Amino acid sequence: MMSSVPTPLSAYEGSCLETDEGRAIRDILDRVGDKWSLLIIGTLSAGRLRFGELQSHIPGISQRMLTLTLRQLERDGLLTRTAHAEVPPRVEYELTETGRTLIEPSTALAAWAITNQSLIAAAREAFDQTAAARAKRRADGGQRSHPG
Amino acid sequence: MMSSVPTPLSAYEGSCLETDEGRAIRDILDRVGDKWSLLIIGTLSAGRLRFGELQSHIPGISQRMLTLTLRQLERDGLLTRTAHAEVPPRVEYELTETGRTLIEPSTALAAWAITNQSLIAAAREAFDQTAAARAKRRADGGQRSHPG
DNA sequence: CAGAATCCGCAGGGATACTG
DNA sequence: CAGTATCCCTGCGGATTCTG
Repeated sequence: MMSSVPTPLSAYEGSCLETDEGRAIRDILDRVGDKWSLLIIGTLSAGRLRFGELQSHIPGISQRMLTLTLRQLERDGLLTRTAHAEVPPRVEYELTETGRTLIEPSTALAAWAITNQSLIAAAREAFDQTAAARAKRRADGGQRSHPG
Repeated sequence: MMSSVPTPLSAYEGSCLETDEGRAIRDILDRVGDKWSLLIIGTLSAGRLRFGELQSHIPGISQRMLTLTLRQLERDGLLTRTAHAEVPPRVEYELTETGRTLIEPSTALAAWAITNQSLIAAAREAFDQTAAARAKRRADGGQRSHPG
């Protein structure tokens, strides 16, 4: 038997998501866990890239969101923006030291995604099957003895 | 052909976010990168927990979002839901094998968040400082040659 | 206690047009 | 080419209420 609640895993230890550290996790996760940040980090892990190159490597992203997310990441000190005074203009983005430290954990997550995609897809199908079956049974037997 | 662009990191290798694998990453990231999933995974990494216990361990979360996210994770096969036929009702949630494999990568990300929170905070302040300065210079010198 | 259902505000983010 | 500005709409998610 265990005393009511077991202890959380190492990274959450002592925080239980309730202290400053807990809020820090939430804060960073909100930043890094948004729709595009990790994709940009992952793409930039290859090295310096231009704005257009980034856009073409991240299919779904719009000009607007690429710009906004890049600004955000630049503000957080995860990448640098270098505008060359040329015409046509050329702007290059590159991960900073801090940004590069994010490559490992984010890659781990990406690897997990690839590894488990089929497992998850299967689980979803199975869940939807039984969920639909349960719904049908409720609809049939729920409204009292004889449905027909 | 496009030898101008360096190759992405291992997990993205061959995918460039453009193939099925790329979409898989996006897909999983959308699921796992939402506001609460990783927090729930992290909390459940300690072991089986009841609905109420989960809620009290994840401060900001509402009943609604806890339920919704739990359903989502259950559907993805990352956790199991066990409803005990008692009164008052008792429902327990526990990570599955697949769910537990997500602990490591997500913990890594959380650890990164804690490690770099001060660095990021500092970067933000610095960025905002120079951004404000730049804006002021534009406002002052923008309409004429001598700022004063 | 665990949750389903409803209402609703608001921010994320797409499409488009314009600029330097 | 690399943005910026604007419009607009979807859906995330909080607060509240009702059920088993």
